[in-house]
Amino acid sequence: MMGCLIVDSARLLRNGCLWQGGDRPVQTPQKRRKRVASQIRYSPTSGRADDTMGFARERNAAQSDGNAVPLPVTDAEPTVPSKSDVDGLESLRHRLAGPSTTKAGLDSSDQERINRIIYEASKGSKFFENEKRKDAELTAKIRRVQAKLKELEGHDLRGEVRRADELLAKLEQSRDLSQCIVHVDCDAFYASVEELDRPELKDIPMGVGMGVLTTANYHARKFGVRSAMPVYIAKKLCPQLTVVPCDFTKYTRKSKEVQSVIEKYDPNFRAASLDEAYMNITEWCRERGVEPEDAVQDMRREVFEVSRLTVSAGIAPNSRLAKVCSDRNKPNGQFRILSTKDACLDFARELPCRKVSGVGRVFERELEAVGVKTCGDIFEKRSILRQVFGEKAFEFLMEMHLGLGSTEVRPAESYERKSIGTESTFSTIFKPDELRAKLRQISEDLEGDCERTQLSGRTLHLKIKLDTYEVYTRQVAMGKYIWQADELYKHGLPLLEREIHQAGGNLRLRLMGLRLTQLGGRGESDKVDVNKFFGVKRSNSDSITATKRIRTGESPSIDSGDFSFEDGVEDDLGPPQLEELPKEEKVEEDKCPCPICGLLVPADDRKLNEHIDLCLSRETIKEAARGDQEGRVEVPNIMVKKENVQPFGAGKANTVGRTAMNGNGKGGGLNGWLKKDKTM
DNA sequence: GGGGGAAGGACCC
DNA sequence: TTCCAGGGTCCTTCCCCC
Repeated sequence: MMGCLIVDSARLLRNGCLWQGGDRPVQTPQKRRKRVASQIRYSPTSGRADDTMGFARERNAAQSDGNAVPLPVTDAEPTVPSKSDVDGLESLRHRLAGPSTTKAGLDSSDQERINRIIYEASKGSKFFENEKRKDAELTAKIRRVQAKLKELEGHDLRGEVRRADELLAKLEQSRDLSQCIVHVDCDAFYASVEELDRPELKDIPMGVGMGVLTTANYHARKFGVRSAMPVYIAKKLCPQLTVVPCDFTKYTRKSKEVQSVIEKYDPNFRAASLDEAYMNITEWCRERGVEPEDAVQDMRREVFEVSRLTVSAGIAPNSRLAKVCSDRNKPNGQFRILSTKDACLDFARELPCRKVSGVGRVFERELEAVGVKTCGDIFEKRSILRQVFGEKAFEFLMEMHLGLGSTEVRPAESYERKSIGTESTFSTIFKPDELRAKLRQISEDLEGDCERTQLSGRTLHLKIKLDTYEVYTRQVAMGKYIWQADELYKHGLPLLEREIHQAGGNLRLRLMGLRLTQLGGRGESDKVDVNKFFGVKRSNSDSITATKRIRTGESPSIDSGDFSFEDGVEDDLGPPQLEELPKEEKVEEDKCPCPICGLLVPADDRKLNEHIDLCLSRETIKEAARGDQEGRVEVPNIMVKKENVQPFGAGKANTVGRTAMNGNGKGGGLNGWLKKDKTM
């Protein structure tokens, strides 16, 4: 308990210091304080020793052996560990081990020993302290989950069971076993490409990356070396590790070779990233009368002949299962789940939840806390899952249990992109001038990216990471589309200045980033939100409905926001636009009331007439809009669909719970999108 | 009370 | 001796406003 208070109080103090002022308009610090307060409230009061006591002791130990040579891992155990000490330590070690401990090639390694080494190598660093803090927060969250579970035990849960069973029945109805989906995954892609150029690397442990590893070959993985691991830690695990820098030009070229083969089997394949793709081979197999296994075998052989790279593949009735399958016989193997309901259910029954794309370290722990380890366990616990994890996660879990997933594969280009941003990590800086210069540089970088993609955005997000690794984001809605560095800097600077001020001029950062959302094409650079123009409110689901329409080929409708005005129409939009313009751009001049809308407009004849024309056409469009909403008329020609239709989150429109993907793909894969061509 | 903006966070590669 | 990325997506929570 004390340990918990020490940790949380320290955080309160830190926040209190950083966000001194208290009455600042931004909500986060207050929210954070509130959250921290709730963590203290949720700290154990039952007399059970708190996990964080272990952390406190670790900190003391770290302080006392400050300059000492790192102990051999076997000496690192606490002398007389209590159960909670061990739990806390194990939890933190697990966290520090990183997110990809389930990666292929690691199963045979001694994960516990590796975790200890990583823990020792990290101990005492700011990164470590931050991870410790986050782990304590997660532990508190787990307690809340368990408390909720306990509370539910006293309730009549028959209604919940009925609801779950109804959903399961409905989902079962939707099961589509007619498609044959394949997930193709290149084996240790970057490392394999490097090995082609330098065959001597084939037989030694090798990783690719700078500072942090992007990937490692299978020799290195045996030592516990994995992607996203800092090089210095990887070298502790494997001192003989050879590290080579990334060469994305080379990887992109190689990726295209692999794609050229995949495209033959499915012209509509979807590149999830440089090294992954989803394909639907139903037609290919039907037309040629071949079995999916044979088709995939042929495809993999062809890929090797063309690129000299090996790929693994998963074959299943849907993307989610196919993704899991491709990991089964890695490297250079394939695995199929037959297209029957029983095969899917049997496979899911024994499948650890963590193997499903979308279930990460955190959700894994939360599920374990309620007794769910495999997808089969989900059924048993269906009475409490909705209450504990919420509606979205509940639905996701039900799908997982049934082994369901998306059966549609479409090219990445057919999805709409939601944001564009850039960020960079650097040695800690704190001088305001240097911080501003960094913002300027990032603005230039983002302008470059916007230039390449021909995108602009209406909301700007500033991301900062303190030297303590705490991350904050601040955003501003600009009311117009911007992309140029000057504009990005102009709108980003006040956000940064506010943080500098709040930190008392000592804002110590190790990362800064800018991101644009509410995207539009360049033609929309000075346009306003058409919904605001009409006073139509945008709903949270707009982006999803817009995307769905793109998928289904429906026309855009006026209430979805997936259209914009053509040039000229929005030049004088009246009050809604004026409200959105920066103050300095608002023009004060002689005005008179518009006879149509009654609003004040410039008293100049030409401008007044233009405004009246616009008002009249606005009324016409409103009529059309109302008709469209009632499904009676077509969308008027004045609306044009956005041209920059790009991938959106690789199928994440169906995501549920914690970004749980539908097995459709990766979160990233941006390289391909930016270049406007398919990558895998 | 619901909608929507802001912020945080989980997750993917 | 050194001391943990950057490109994304989506969901939840909190809070303000209508």
